[in-house]
Amino acid sequence: MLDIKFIRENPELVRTAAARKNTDLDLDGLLRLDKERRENILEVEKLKQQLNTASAEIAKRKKAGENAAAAIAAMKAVSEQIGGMDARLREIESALQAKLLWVPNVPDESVPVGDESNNVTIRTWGEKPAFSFTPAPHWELGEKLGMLDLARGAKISGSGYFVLTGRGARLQRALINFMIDRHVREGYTEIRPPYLVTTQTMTGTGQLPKLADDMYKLGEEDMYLIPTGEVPVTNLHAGETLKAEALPLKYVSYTPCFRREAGAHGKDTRGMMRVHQFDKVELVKIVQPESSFAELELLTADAEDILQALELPYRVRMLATGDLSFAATKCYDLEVWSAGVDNHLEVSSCSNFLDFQARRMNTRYRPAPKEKLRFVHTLNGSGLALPRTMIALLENHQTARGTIRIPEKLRPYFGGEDEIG
RNA sequence: GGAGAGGUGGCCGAGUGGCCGAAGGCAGCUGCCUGCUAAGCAGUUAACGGGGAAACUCGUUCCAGGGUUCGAAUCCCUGCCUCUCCGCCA
Repeated sequence: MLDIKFIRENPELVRTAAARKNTDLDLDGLLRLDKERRENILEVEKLKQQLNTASAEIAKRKKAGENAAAAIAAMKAVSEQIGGMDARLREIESALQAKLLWVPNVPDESVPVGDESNNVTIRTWGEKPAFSFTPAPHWELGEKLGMLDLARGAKISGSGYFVLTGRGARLQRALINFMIDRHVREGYTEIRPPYLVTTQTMTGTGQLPKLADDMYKLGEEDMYLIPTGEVPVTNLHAGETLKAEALPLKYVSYTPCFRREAGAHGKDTRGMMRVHQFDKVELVKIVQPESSFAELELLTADAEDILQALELPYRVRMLATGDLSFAATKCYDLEVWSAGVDNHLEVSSCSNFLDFQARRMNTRYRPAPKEKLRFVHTLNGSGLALPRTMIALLENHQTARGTIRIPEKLRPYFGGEDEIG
């Protein structure tokens, strides 16, 4: 959420930002409500002051045993008037709040303007593997090696679900442990959050109200299945005032993620590339405002470390404004190369949200004693998404014999084995 | 699911209709004092919103939302959460 004062003072900036994010925005309606709100406050507070003064007077007279009937009668009318005006003000405020929740964050100046064709490759790492044969896609490798069962996933849950079996299931477990251990070594605290969260929590990080169609909502309760660990982990500190010396907070969590992927039909649907449920190791940072952009670089590097350790070539892309998510001001995508599907796959999005989420969650800190409270800045990034990491691992590390080579650094997590065959 | 207790400022904790934004204590901050691993004394310390260049000023806030009243932390209703006991349960 943006500060209403900021919007009031920079309407064109906000308008341009929304347009560049391809977001419809009724900015004029919002500003009108803001104006109306302040006018109403001015009016009703005048009356409240009158009422308060009179009430004190009534109390004094009653104590002195004097008659206060006239004043009470007069105040009854004022009180009623205030009641009506307060009701009106509440309506305005909730309408304003509703609109504010739909205003996207402003892209940082360093972000290229345009759609996804304007995304910029910042750097690349590793060499695409060379093969003396045509590399197979993961769905063939996985099925042949008894690691992946797509047919049964579809049977029990429908399209967009898969089953990992045997060494496939074990490999994923190994990867989760591997990732978490590495991040913990970098100073992240491991978190196991709930996977079902409230509407308020979903609103805190910005998934609601805008992305409601992309999420699974429970029928009986007012709860949602998390689309990413970002939601419960960032919201850990919703409504809190943090100590400055506690910052930055760095968390790593493993969670399943649930996505309806509404409107994504027909795109990357083969195998495990785009599914309704997948596992993810997520990094979250809560930091002081001055350091958030530097922390973004560090966070991205921490995610990259996983790909490097797994010997998977990738590129880092800075997203253009049109590709940037609703809440982000700047975002790097990590795209791993995968030989079988002959494509880059997004395995991580590392984003800085500035105080956009903090404002929604109401998470603040006091920079120093006596100083005013400020909103923290929040960041997150995958470290990494499991299915696509597994895809790249299977496809890039496949051998002519049809086996999969386990990268050296992962072997301790896979019983010391160096190959799946 | 059943029974009970409770939710007050950074923390503890008083407060059952009228200068209560809220006693007292702790913690913090500012002085003074003392020269010693600390104590004493005095003062001070909430958030949010409106107006104002500012000084400042006004309003709101005692879990949340309604209600009663001229006036509610205090009374009534609903909800949420926490704790204890019982039941159920991986």
